[in-house]
Amino acid sequence: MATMREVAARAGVSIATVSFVVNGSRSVSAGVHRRVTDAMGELGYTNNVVARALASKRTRIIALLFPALEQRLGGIALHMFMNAATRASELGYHLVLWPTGQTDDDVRELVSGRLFDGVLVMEVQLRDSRVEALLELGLPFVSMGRTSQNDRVPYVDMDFEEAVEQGLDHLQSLGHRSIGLVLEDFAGTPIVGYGPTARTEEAFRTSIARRGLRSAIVTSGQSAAGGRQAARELVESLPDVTGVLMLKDDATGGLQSGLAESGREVPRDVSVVLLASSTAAGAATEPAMTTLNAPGAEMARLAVEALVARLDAGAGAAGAAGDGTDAGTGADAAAELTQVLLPCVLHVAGSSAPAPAPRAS
Amino acid sequence: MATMREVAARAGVSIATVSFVVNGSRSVSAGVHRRVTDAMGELGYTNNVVARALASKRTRIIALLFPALEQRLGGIALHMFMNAATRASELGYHLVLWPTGQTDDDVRELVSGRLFDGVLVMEVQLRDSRVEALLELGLPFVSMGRTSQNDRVPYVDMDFEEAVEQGLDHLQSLGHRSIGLVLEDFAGTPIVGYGPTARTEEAFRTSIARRGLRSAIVTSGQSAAGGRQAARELVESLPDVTGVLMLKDDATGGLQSGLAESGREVPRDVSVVLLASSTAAGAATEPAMTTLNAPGAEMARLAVEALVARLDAGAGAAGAAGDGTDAGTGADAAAELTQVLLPCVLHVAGSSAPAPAPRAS
DNA sequence: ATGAAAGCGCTAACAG
DNA sequence: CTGTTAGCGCTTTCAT
Repeated sequence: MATMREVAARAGVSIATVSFVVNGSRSVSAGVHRRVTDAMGELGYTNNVVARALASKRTRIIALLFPALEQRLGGIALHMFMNAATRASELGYHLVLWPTGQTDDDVRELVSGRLFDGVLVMEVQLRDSRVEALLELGLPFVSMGRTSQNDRVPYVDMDFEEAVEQGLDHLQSLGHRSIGLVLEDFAGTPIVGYGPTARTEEAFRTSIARRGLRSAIVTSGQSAAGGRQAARELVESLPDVTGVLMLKDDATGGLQSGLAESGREVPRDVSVVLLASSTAAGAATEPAMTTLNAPGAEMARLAVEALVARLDAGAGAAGAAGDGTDAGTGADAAAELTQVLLPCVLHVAGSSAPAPAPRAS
Repeated sequence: MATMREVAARAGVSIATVSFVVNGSRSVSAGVHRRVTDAMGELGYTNNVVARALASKRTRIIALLFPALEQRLGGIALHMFMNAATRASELGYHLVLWPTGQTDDDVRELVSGRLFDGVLVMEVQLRDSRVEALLELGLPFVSMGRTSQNDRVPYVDMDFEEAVEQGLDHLQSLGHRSIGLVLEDFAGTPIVGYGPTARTEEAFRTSIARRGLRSAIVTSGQSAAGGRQAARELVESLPDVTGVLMLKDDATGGLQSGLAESGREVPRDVSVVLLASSTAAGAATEPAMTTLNAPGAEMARLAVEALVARLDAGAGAAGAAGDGTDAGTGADAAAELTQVLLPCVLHVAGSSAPAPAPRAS
């Protein structure tokens, strides 16, 4: 592993010059540039990331915080992981997967190693101590999902209100006037205020009232068994139900068979739309279900972009967490705060692939 | 952010002493130890990971290589990500998610930054250029899954032969004598020799012959539609089929309805066992299916442990990739080669949670 | 048991 | 446009 010093010697230039051509940080005459490049090639030189990080105080590593609880994470989390890693890689960054509990200790521990230039948080709750800690510590971060208090928090999230509108529009356009909402049942879990559920429920109530439709809201437990139970409850509380919006896509098989118990066939008698799901999940049942696809991949990519933009911008200015007085108050107030809500994409069962999600700004 | 120098000053000792107490690398008298600890507490000192990495030539960062192709990755990949990250974190390491194409360029690029002490590879193919490159580069790594040529490759994989035995045992114990195998259809993908499929198919053929059973093998495309088509083909080529082993768990709904088309109900007329799947996937259909749960989480944890063990062992000895003569030949031949096959755990539909997987050694 | 000092490989002023 | 030089914060012999 050749060092810069060796390259410099071989090219007959100073080590600084080599650094400049490696980083493009300053212009170098064609001849010298050529000699340096050649020397690097002959020696098989590659930049030592660690040394660079130490000297420049930027590691080009970002962390993705995920809840170590794990059980609730599904296919869209996987997409987020992969897309965040891929986008980061494209932008010249590394993505570290960092498990967090519900305490903010993990966050403090994480920041203290000074290994990360910035952080991405996922599965944020309406009240999230990780976000609070990050804010307090002044470490640059972007939230995927959002708390209920988002004045100064950069976030990328799904637009649940819009998704509910789309779902109800679709159902109403099919002629349905009596619509059920199936939410996840958090009984027995430590989860209190889960943003997606809370926002969806509120949007649903509001929109149903505005539209003058009949409705019922039920919750569903895990898997098919949970879905069947939910179907029973739904049919009981709203006997003339013909449309369903469902926010839990691992219970679809059960929903179908639960509805079938009372003679209701999907989609003949009841239309179902899976909220914040995926075409694949919709296609898992027979017949396939219509879905509003969660923009998980886009969220991840956008979040990485927003974070990296902020980091690369801050490169010229003062480094973030100053050890003192006014970290995070006025200094970076000028930096624009990314706050994006991404829409779901409707995929009607049986039709071909959905159009790509538009990029919000 | 206090530095070691500041701590040393405050404790009235040398910087070296501070380093010793921080790393426990040498014994320090109780009094001094105390003073240093206090100083660290008062200053809120935390070790700078980057500086440590530069000086010690060990970053304590490992990379997890995953195929950027992404589409085929499912729930078990998610478990691998999370568990690898969690175990790494427990062992004091960081886990970077690194997307790779099918070329080995990515691997060479990755090694050259000297950011990683070691590497984990997942979704390895029977012939995998990433593994070859890693071997050649001499970077410590552990493979999750295995190529067809594994003399010197440390790996952790699922025991497909054993899984097929378990599945057939189960089916046979239920009285079935005519059994179908459903594999993934790779037509239209660049995948040639996919280990899981190839190993399962071979084990199936062998075992079926030994047991003297009737059988048929079909492939299934994506989702419910693919599963239904597979069911049709299966029924056609093996009309008296009463048992099915299935290696593709996103097509289960379709398999059921496909079988139903010809009047065969699951589980009344046909028993289905999902291979290398999960209880959750089995519970997605109504009624639930029996599964042989893939040990994805255990694989990830074991792989991390094996890799870290190797790294921590090599700490005393010579650093891996020497720049010269005999890197990787005799030097570390003494280090034991981890090669583990983990069994699936049978979860019979309707029963309670499966027993935890035993740890192979 | 503790300290002094020489780097690890690179970046980024500051000179020239 | 190019070179000099002083660190970045820590680990690690080698003395003491």
